Amino acid sequence: MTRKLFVSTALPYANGPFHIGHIMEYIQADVWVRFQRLCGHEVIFVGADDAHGAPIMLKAEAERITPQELVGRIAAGRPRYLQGFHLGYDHWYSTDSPENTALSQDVYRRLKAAGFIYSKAVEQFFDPVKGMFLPDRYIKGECPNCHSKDQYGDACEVCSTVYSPTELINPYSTLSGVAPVLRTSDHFFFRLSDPRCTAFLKDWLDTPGRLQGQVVNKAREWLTGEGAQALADWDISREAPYFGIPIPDAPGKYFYVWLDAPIGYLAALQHYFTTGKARAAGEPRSFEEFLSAPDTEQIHFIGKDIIYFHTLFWPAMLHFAGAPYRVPSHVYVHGFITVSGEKMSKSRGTGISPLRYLEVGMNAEWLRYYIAAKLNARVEDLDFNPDDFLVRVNSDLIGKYVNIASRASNFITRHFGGELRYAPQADGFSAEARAAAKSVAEAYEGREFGRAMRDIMAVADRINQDFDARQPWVLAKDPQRRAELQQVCSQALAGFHLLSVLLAPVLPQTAERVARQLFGMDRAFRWSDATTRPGRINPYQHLMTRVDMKQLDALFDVESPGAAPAVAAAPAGAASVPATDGVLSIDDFRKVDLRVARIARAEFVEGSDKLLRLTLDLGNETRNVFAGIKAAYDPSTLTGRLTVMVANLAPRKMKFGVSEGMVLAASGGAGLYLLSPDSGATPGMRIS
RNA sequence: GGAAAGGUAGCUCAGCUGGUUAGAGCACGGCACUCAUAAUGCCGGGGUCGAGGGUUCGAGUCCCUCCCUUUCCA
Repeated sequence: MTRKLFVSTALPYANGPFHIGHIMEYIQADVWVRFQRLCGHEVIFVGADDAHGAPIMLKAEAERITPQELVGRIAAGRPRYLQGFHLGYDHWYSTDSPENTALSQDVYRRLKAAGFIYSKAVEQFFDPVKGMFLPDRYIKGECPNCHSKDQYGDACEVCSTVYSPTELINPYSTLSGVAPVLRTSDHFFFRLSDPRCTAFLKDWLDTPGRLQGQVVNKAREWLTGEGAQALADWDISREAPYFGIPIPDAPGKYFYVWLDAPIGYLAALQHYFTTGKARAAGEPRSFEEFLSAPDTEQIHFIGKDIIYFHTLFWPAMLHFAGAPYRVPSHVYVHGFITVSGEKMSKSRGTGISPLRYLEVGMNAEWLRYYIAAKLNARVEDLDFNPDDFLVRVNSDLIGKYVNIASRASNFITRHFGGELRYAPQADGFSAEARAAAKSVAEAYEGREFGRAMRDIMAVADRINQDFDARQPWVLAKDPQRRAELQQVCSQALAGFHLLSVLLAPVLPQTAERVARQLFGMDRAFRWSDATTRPGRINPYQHLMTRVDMKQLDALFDVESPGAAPAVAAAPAGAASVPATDGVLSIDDFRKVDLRVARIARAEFVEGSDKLLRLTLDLGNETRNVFAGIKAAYDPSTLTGRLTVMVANLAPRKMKFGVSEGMVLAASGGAGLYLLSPDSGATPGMRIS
């Protein structure tokens, strides 16, 4: 029976480029999706940018662009990553779209009609200067418990007490710096605590096989909490100004971003249908027909941080909105990725930049394999460890897998013109292949990718062992034993054929090259190819290179003695002056004309692996500056932001053009950071 | 503070409902081989299964306490 699958990954917030955590999730989902497709199942795999909310609105404002421009810029950077890591989405969309607006408002109206929405006055902090209500994260003050200064409005980072912003001592708005005032407004709530709702959710959670056990435990804990821990109704509205979807019949009120974000899954699906892509892919039904069909499976891959939304709000919203909406069939949760045991942090600049991974020339399939090898179906964190990565990829993929083709194919090409022939009694192969394909398929299906990779490598070990035991290099010297030589090598290549099919979900590009180039097929592999034996091969072309330690060094920006420091590529090389050498008079310092500059444009420089070309707006003039910051910044994220430049630096002719100044950045072992002035500064301002 | 998940060889991980001397890959040591874009095979050293109690004929596997790591508390 052909399964009909609608699969999504969590929507990334559109205020920045993907980080390694996003990519890990997409790889997990993509491997699973590819496996399903290999088996002949029909999958619609979607993603989308989560575009709404206060942080994006404020970030856009700070950059003096509209939120739509900001979101558009981020969206423009997405395909590079998606293609680069072989992520086979059918469609990537945005929550800031007409479909999402219509769907969100429709869901809301249905919930309201069913009696699940009510309004209530809520008193909240309001910034009188900015003229807006403040989300908790934009209020800081002294912790009421331990009296640490400058703590956020939701919890103290020092003593980890949880409180509400109104409990802060001497609160202030991080946007304007002024003390916020309390103001009342009407908010809309979704009755999550309604007995109909909790009864439904209990039932939903208890459906066997729907969720991982760990996830059910967690969700049930929330659902059945008592007293202060009891499930509360959900505040789904926000006051203008807010970048979001207007609530019908409620002027000045918008849906909280978490209401319309998951609906973005459906918006992406709908847009896939309305643009005709679904029909082109062989799906004749309408969006509503597909979604509401009883045999459609709706599956969401998410991280453990958003279990709450996806196991409580989301199914409740869908269930009580009614058909064509339907509750998710499964929500598959993964843990986080750490790097060398350290938690990834965007603010501290740790972690791995996926873009940099591609830029230093690392093979996306290495990462796919490494992540697959360490993933299981449980909610557990996994660690990216550079040394482990190197040996794991090199020994498994190159030493074991690719090497089989390399060592066996030459004999076949040289002595037998590419023709494969098997020993008559070697029928054990298909039984063994069937067994391997079955156990690996079960592992893929159950998202036990680590087990799948172990099983596959065990097969590779066995093939190498057999090959060794038969000593084909000895056979090759004896003209009497040519038939035996051919059989031994054919057997090994049949094994390689099997391995390639089994690895195809993880190594789509290599597997396709194996199918077409080596085995001369006119299509990519299908899962059923696992149990067939190839009849001939073309001359072997090398399939994959080893990981080079130098690439990993480059990925982590390790400074090697021969390499110039990252900022040295900035013109004039001023950064190399030792910081503590000598004392500067104030007059000396005044000679440096530092200015606030707005990055009007940022682009890659053809032929340079370090530089970005920046067009800087100084208010009354623009400058062309080459900056050695490509390693740390994606140009698309720079446009519009403010930074600091040396305006009176002598122009310098460089290979790619003349640089008229330099931008300032902090650098060290942990990365490179462009300076920014505090908000309020304008291009051209003198810094002294 | 409340709660959840995890802590098994140097590294990364397997060990299902408790049952023979606790496993794999990589790394390390030795041997073999040379077909392979230096890749393979064989042998070996290495773990008081976070700590301490308990249940049991028997516990890495169940119970209790503690320590450490990560996360959640909307």
